[in-house]
This record gives sequence, structure tokens and C-alpha cells, in this order.
Amino acid sequence: MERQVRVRFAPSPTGALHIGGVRTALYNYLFARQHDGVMLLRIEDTDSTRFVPGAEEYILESLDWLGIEIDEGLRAKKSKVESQKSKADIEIEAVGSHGPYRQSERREIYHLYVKQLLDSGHAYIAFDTPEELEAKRAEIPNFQYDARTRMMMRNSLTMPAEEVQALMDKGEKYVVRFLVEPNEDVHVHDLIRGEVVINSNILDDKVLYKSADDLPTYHLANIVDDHLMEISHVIRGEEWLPSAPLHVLLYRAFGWQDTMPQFAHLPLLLKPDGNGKLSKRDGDRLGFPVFPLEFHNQKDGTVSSGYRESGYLPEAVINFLGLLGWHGTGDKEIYSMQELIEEFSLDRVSKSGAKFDYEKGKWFNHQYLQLRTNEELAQMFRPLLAAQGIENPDMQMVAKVIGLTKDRVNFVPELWEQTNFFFLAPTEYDEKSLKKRWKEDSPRHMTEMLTLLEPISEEDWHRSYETRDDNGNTVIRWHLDDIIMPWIAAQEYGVGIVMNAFRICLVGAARGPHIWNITDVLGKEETLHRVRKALEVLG
RNA sequence: GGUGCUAUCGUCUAGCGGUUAGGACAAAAGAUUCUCAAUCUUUAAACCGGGGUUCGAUUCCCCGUAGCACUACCA
Repeated sequence: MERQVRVRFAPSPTGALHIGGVRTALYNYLFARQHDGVMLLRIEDTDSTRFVPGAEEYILESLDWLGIEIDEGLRAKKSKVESQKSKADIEIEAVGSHGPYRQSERREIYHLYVKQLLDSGHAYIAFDTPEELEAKRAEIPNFQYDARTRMMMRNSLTMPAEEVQALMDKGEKYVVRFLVEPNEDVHVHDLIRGEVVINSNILDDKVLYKSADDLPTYHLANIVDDHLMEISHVIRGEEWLPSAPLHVLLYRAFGWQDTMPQFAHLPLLLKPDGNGKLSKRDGDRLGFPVFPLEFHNQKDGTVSSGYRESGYLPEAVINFLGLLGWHGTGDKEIYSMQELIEEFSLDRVSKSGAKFDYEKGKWFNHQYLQLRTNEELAQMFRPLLAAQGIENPDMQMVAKVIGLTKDRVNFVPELWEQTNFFFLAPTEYDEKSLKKRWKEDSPRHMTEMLTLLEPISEEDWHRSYETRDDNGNTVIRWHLDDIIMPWIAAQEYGVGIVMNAFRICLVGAARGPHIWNITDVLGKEETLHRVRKALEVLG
């Protein structure tokens, strides 16, 4: 019988959601959707000391932004329109019948299972304090709490039952440790890596529960919850591979081996330069975000940049991440979420770690930016214009300007440097451009050009028509071409000299789209004004 | 130190015993052009080393090397 596919993403609310975590969530989601399964979100907050306020909201909002939908567990409440303003202000809802979905709210459940393990002899109580353990580690090289050492420690295996009870009654802090039977080869079948075998000798008697905060550790909570929530596949990062055998042992100790989920350990995301896995710090160091959204850490006051705020489109981030560690059968690189869902498969996930190639991420964003309409981009650009002091712009004009420039940017915020001269007349002129393009004849050329441009009617100013070039290709020709080009030819001035000087007058530098597109957007009055101004300033 | 995982252009990767080792990013050159871009075309660029198995290994096995991960009362 085929079990229903139920996968979970189980982040820990200890800060912003790392981009590697986002990829894990994405792969879980793709797998769930492909198998008509359930994508569940559970919060693993069993470390009370590392909890960061706002992290939970952040995680859910990130997934929501990326279009990774949660079917069960905790999720961002659907209601909000696509407003980017109300961040860190989402509402959380819990759906499903396997809750609660925060581990901190499942204490009673864990008590039950800790007791089961204690009663069946698969676990024991240990009173060793952190200090005592530290001392042992200093004393014995490579000390490990296991079959070789547990009989020299202060635990229920070495102490009389009455003493154990007495200590507990006294309120002495204790932990419950898993009793690992030595010298057994534990087999883990991994969907990506195949059979992995580890001898139980190298496993230590992991702490499953700590009385200090009345909370289980990851290992116990994880197994109990995955079992109770009927998880069919555990898709997680490779850093968990070494503890997978422990988890297998735990399933067995509970007698759940028949319904144990299948494992798939994903390769890690590595630093773009040097060695090691991608960390939060790399982002700041190398100048790119490692988090989906900007994050204001309320605990330490730090602010981390995010993909959304950097101008990334969610579909670009999805495509980029989807291909970091997975590849389809062909040469296809551009995948929509739907296409990823259809083509994704765990056996095409690569085994080796992937260096995070930020440059390629930019390229993906460029691709998706071109796919958006000018009007959509104009709406996204609007707040940035406002930040530059351009309030209530003519949105039709903004869309038009974006149409002229979007193919040269990777991100919406880059649009400003490409389009600023459309909104603001140049106040200074780029020195390099002047040196190269503003010749001694330029003032005369511009003065003459003014007299040619002045009589042109408003209608003719904006008029263009299709024609064919020498090669027979259809091209746009502007009415202004018909005025200016013959004049340049007749005077034998040289097109480059005149037009570049003209461009400097309008733009302030030797850059920008085709010149007649600029005069078209600027309009006659503004164009002439800018030329006169330039003549004043540059002589 | 111990254990495990991994190993194709600088990067992401295709390849699943016989290929001129393919694609993409980045790079370089050219075309185009009033400028800067974009775009198009082209170029350069890789099977970690050594043993096996085999008629034949990038591909399968072993060893070495390297990288990474784990080795907490963190996840």
C-alpha cells in the first residue's frame, strides 16, 4: 500500500530563515505537490534560550512571499493583498488535526514518550551537570557518553532507584539519555545517497529530554512528531545525515520501524569563495543577501538584507534555488514553480555541495524581470521614485521609460540610475563624457540645432514610422531623424559629434537609450530647455 | 582526532561503459550603434591521483588525496 505523501518543513525560530533552509522548504514543497501530498510546517522551538522573537512570523512570511504554500501546521493567514509595507505584521493560523504544531506546546505529549522509553529500558536518567561533563571531557580524551563510559557517571544505571527518586523529588536537574546498544551496524536508506551504514559505537547516549526547561531535544521531539504527524518522507539538509542512524534507532525503540519515514539528505549550500557552508556572515562580507526578506533581529539588533528588498522577484529566487542542487534531464534552465513541481525528482538531486553562485542569481532575476509588464514594474518602481523625491509621477510615462531601459537592469532598484535623467534635468555633466564628446564646435552645433528644433510642431516632435533599413529589416524612424540627419549631412558635421553633444545636453552623460526615445519622453519644451541650459553652463 | 558524505570547465551542472565530454552563469573577441547597455555570433575553459574489472572507463570497485558535514542539556 502506498502511504499518502506527507512532508514537513520544520525550522527553528532562532533567527531569519537562511537561504539554504528556503531551498529545503522548496524541495519539500515540490515533492509534496508532485505527489498530491501534504506540506506541513512545524516549529521546532525546543531550545528556549535561542528563541528570537519575530522569527516565526518571518519564516512564514518568507514562504508566503515565495509562493511555497503550507497545507497543514502553521502558516501565514491568507488575506493580505500583495502589500510590501506591512511586513513583520502577518497573522499566523494553525490548520490540521495533528497539532499543536509548535513543539513548545507539545510538552505533555513528549512526557508520555519519554516515559515509554524509560519504562522499556531504552533510556535512563542522568544527573551529571554540564560542569561535571566538561570536567570529564577535559580529563578523558575524546570522551563520549556511551556504553564505555555510562557506568562511571551519575545516572539511574549506576545509582540505586531510591537515590534517583530522592534526587528527583529534591528537584535536582536531570536529563533523560537514550541508551545506545554498542557495536551494531545501523543501516539508513537515503533516497539520494543510497545505503549509509554507521556503527552504533560512534553514537553517544544522546540527551532526549532536559528537566531544566521541561523540553525535549531535537532528536526526541523530531521523531515523536514525525511519527504522530504521519510524515512519510523526511527531506532535510545533509548536516543531519550523521544523526540519521540515531533516529532510526529511536524509531525502533518506539516500535515504529514499520512506519518510519523515508530519508533524503540534501547537499549543502557552500560559500561562493573559499571553504565551508554558506553562513549568515557571508552575505554581508560578499555583498549579497542570504535571507529571503530583510530581517530585523529584535534580540541582537542586527539587520540582515533580504532578496525581496534587494529587488528580487520571488519566481527568480525559486528558479535559482530550484536549480542549486537539482537539475532536470535537458538543458532547460528557466523553470516556473509549476514546471519544477512537474519535473522535480529526488533522484536527480545532486550529492555534492553547491557553491552559492550569486552571479547566476542575478541573471535569473534579469530573465524574470523582462517577463514582467512595464506597468507591473512601474508599480514596483514607484516607491523608489518617491524615495528620490518624485511624488505622483505620470505612471504611463514611468511604464514607457521602463520599457526603454528594463533590458539593461537585473533589479528594479537599478532602474533609477538608468532612468533618473527622465525625471530630473542634469545639474552637472559627466566629466569623462564631456572630455570625449563635447568638442569646441559643440556649442555652435547645439545652437544651430535649436533653431532647427524650435519650429517643429508638437505632433511632429513625437511622430515615428516604420521603414526598412538597407538589409530590409523593419526599423522605427523618427520624424526628428528626417530633420536632423539631412542637416548634419549637408553641413558635413559628423553624426557622432552632434548627437553625442546633444545627448550630453539631455542626459548629462554619454549613456542612455536611443536619443529620439529620450526626446519623445521629455517632450519638446523640456528638451529645448535642457539644451539651452547646457549651452549656458558649458558655453 | 574519530565517523560519515562527496569529487566533470572559475561556478551551477548534463553524462548513467564506446560522445568531437553538452548546456548555462561569469570571462574574452567580434557584429551592431549617436552613447552606455542590451542583443546576436564566436572563442577559451573540466573528467583529482593511483590501482583494478573490462575488448574498452569520466562512468563500476578499491586505495590515496582533497573538500564538506557531524562529533552539545543547538537545531
